[in-house]
Amino acid sequence: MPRPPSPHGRTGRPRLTSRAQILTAARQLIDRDGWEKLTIRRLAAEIGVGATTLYHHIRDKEDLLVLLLNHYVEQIERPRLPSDPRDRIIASATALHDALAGWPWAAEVLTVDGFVGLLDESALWMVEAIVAGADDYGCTPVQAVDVFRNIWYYTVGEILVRAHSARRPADDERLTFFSGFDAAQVPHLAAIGDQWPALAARDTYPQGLRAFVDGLLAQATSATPRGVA
Amino acid sequence: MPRPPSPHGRTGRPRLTSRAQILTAARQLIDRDGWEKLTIRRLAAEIGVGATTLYHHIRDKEDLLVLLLNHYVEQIERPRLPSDPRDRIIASATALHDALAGWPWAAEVLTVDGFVGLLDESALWMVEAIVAGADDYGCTPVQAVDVFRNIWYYTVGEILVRAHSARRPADDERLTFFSGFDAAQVPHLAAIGDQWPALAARDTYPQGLRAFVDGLLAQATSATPRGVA
DNA sequence: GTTACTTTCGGAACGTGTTCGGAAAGTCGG
DNA sequence: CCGACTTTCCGAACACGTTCCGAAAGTAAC
Repeated sequence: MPRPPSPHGRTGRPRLTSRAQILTAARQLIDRDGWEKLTIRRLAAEIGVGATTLYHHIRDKEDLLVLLLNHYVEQIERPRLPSDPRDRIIASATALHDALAGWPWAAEVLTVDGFVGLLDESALWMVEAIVAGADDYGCTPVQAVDVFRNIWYYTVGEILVRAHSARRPADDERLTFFSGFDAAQVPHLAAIGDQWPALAARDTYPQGLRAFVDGLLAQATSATPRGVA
Repeated sequence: MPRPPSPHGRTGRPRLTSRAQILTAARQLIDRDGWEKLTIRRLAAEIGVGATTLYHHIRDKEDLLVLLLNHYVEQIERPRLPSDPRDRIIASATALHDALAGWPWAAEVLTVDGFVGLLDESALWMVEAIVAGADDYGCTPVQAVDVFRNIWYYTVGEILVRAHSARRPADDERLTFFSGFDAAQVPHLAAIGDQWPALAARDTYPQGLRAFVDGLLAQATSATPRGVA
């Protein structure tokens, strides 16, 4: 049976390590040696503590990376949101996308963690920017959340795919799709010919985002507004 | 200086292991024990060979997974493509999406590998299905490839995010965005209230895909057709 | 002081992907 | 037959994330 709560102060061995300390040390380590060097053992050594000690303060490395990413996203300067709801969606999505795409190891975190925790406190402003326009477009808040979610899927996919293509160049045998392949196998692609390299390098996110937002808003507006699907 | 090419047959120690053998053994291992049990050492032991031997036939584990995924995607029964170009895009994208989403470790492969190699031979039919409709919509093949690429980004993101959310349930401290959070912090979300669980479980891919396709095609058609941006 | 309890810490160990260096086993030219 | 060369194989080792279990160090009750 558990002992009654202690009257004053904590019991047990005094802690030498705090979660905040771990996070700041991790940020230092990343800034100094690069995020590839961020390893549990190295981080523990940096703090001057055993490696297994860290596991009493974080669940695992994925947890650590998510905490770091949250801190990073919180520091993004929030974009000045235009008055037009459509532009507001585009502005907020672009801000988040550019921040993540510009941070090399953000893709790694997204790869490892996917979605959990990323937006727990840090990027709610993007959701808010989208949901706030629900009235202006005559759709329900629920539909607006779906709009956000779809845009988030697209953004994550774009960042991950592009980051990986850059990190792992195609070798001789196995060609990356966008860096070159046997176009003759696909009849309609023969016309493109040698434009593949230029195609691969192009940044299609802004255009794709606009198209997606337009399509989503048109759908949300037309399909039984105010009705719950 | 290299020796002149051998007149007949290969020189060197005869190989006991082939890439095809590795792949079939890997498939057996996955089918029998689950994909979590697919490890380099275990796979080598299954073949009856040293672990490091595999590295003379595959680049690394990521390479192995991509080869396996390619084989799997090749086996997908290709959807009957409708005559309408828009429906054709949707049908092909849905077929690929459902196949990947239904295979538990496809998400893992996508997570590890992102994009490289996935479509080198296996899913070109999806690209073809999209590019083939370029004429019908009055856009260039290059624009059609962009359409494909954006849809691919969206599909990958959706699969990865959803797969991860399912695999890593939120703990007490850190709530997944779609499983519940303090809606009071976002004024416009207060109206949603307790609908979050239902929101999280909903499958938004089909709707999002249609919206995206419509938006992309509208954009490709309107903006200076036949002109290279 | 002694005992009970609670919390924090960390060394040892496991399984992982991967690299390195050398051994094994063939063919080829003398 | 014999050395040179080439290709394949593999044991040893490394760094990694993570788990187990016991030691350390404090407070609380007696």
